[in-house]
Amino acid sequence: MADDSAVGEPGETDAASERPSESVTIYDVAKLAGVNPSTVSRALNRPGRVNAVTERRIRAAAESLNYQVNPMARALPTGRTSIVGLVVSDITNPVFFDVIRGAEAAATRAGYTLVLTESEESDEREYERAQRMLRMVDGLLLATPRMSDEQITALARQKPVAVVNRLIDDVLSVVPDLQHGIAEAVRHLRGLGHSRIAYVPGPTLSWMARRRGELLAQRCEWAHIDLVTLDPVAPTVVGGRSAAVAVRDSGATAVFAYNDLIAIGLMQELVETGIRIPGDISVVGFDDIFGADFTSPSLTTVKSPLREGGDHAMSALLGRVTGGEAPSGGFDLATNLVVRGSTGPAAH
Amino acid sequence: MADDSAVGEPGETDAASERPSESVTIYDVAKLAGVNPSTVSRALNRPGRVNAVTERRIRAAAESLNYQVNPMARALPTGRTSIVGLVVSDITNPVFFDVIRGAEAAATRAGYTLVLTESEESDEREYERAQRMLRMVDGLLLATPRMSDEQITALARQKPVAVVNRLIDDVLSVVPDLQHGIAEAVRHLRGLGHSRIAYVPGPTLSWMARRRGELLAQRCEWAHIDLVTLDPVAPTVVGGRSAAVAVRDSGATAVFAYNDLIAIGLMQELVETGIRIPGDISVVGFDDIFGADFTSPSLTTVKSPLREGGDHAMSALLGRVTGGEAPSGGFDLATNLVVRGSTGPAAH
DNA sequence: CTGAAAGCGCTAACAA
DNA sequence: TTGTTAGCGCTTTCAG
Repeated sequence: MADDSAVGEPGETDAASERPSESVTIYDVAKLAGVNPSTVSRALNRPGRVNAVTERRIRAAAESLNYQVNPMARALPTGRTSIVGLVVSDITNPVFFDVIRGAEAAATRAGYTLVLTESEESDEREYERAQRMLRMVDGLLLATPRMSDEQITALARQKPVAVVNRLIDDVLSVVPDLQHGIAEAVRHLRGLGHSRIAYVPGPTLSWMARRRGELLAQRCEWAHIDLVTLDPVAPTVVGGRSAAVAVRDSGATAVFAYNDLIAIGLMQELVETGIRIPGDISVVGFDDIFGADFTSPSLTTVKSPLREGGDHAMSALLGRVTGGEAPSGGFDLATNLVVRGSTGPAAH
Repeated sequence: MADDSAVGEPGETDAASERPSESVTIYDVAKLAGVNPSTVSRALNRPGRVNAVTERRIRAAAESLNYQVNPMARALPTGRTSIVGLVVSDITNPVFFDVIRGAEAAATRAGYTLVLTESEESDEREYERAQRMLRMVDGLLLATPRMSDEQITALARQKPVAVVNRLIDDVLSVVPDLQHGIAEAVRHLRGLGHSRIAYVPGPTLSWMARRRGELLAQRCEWAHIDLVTLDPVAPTVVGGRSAAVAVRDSGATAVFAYNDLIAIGLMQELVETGIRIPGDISVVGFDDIFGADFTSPSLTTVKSPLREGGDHAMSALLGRVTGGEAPSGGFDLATNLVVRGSTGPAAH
């Protein structure tokens, strides 16, 4: 009690070393049930292709022995592992939380096990780890990958591959439809009287960053709004803070940030500089990450259904893995504006 | 461009169906290098146990063929898969993200692949999924498990198992040392003049929740502080909101919440009711989750080094898996108080 | 130092 | 319907 120490040391009766249930195999089950191992395999995998009573006998035997298949042994002859891989570029980034959740849910639902790896924002590492993973999975899901299109296509030649948040030719890609959310956001700001808006872009090599910038520019032009694109910053809270002066000096009454992290950093810095939000400047983010409503004022943002994205992408991938049938397109991945406290009438 | 649709349908030249690199095996490498497959295996696994020049030849052959081991085939004879499992009780809870990060990092560092599953807060599902996973992993890490001690011990009898955030006899357990952080927090509040403090507990069946409550009670008694324990709530933002009235009516000038989520919800509700933080009531959380500094005022909290916890637990587990040597205890998992804006001098 | 051969647990023809 | 028989790709004795 006094020493709430960090590591509880197992005692003498170390459980991990006895390991009694030395994995029971179909041979054990077969012997107990008085049949051939192959019959056990059949009975357990293809119910119906075996006599009902022997099947029952086999199941009982398996039950009593607490038999569980060895996935590795099964994978060898079949070539299928029931494992799917998920590669995220930066596990630190909260947008991936939702993707992971969705993907995990879809995988488990389909009886698949999820293996996870991260590339720490390095395209080389990403390719290498994806390639390594490929050996043991039936399919691979890439979330906002940093790799080149060529690398991804190379992977897709070996095993079924799907991608979330990026569009790649000839590869199953699930991307949110940004149009709707952006249109809503621009309309929202125009309705509040904003006619000059700044944009803080994210990393220029990111497909999503470019896409958001383009669509935003298009939409603003369409709405006769003056869009001032500032210098790109890192897609983080500190990146956002670093953009504060540029935003202030831009003469804009509202600002779009590439993502919520930037938006939050921006708000923090702006507020600390004595600028009122939304009184002086309105702020809009992208993603609607966990915590976007913790800020004060809470953040108005273009929400991407990341969880659904991960779920749908995984489902589509597994559909292709198992059935081979083309996934049914047209998922409901529309973005929409979540209006909170960080936007208000244009100053002046 | 007009239709930024959700699913990009691969074209006719469907990459996934050709799959040309029909997995090269050690036989291919052996043939190319003019040696026996077993020699290839030796050369690649135990450098030095083979003639230097043949080894080079073999490596060259493997390289040119782009050979990669088949982890499943290797797992069969060896019984070792180079996969470790991680079970989290609720992937929705942000505290787990740090654990996942740390565990993933440690696993990759050790050349292991991480498989992830979640139990959605159900102890049955948790045990069942852990058991399923057990077949394919070399070790299992349980993060804040919901299972019974008996179930966990049962798992630990089959394969090496480690646990984070819970202490279980005879099982490798990594828990933060709460003493320090709690002592700091209580001292901090007493220094600010608080003599009556409320506590909003989390789920009573959670080991960690009970532990925090106990330690807090102890420490407050020691410091001659009046601790009012309120009714437990769900460990979520809405749970926190629901505790606001009880907190207000408790007559306390400061409140501890079981975790940050509760603390954040509490603050939101309190502020909306016109109570000033920390002017009227100071708030302290536990964990220091992502976003704890987004609130305003930002949250003072007892930080648990979750990421390190995941990392260390995984390292210890893998140490046991590979070396079998007992992990070196005494990790630096001390908690500490992070003072932010939600605490201030006692009112009145 | 290297080759030969057996086998890990399971599946999938092919027979019976 | 069930048993027989080959492997899947790799490791690992055991000889040579």
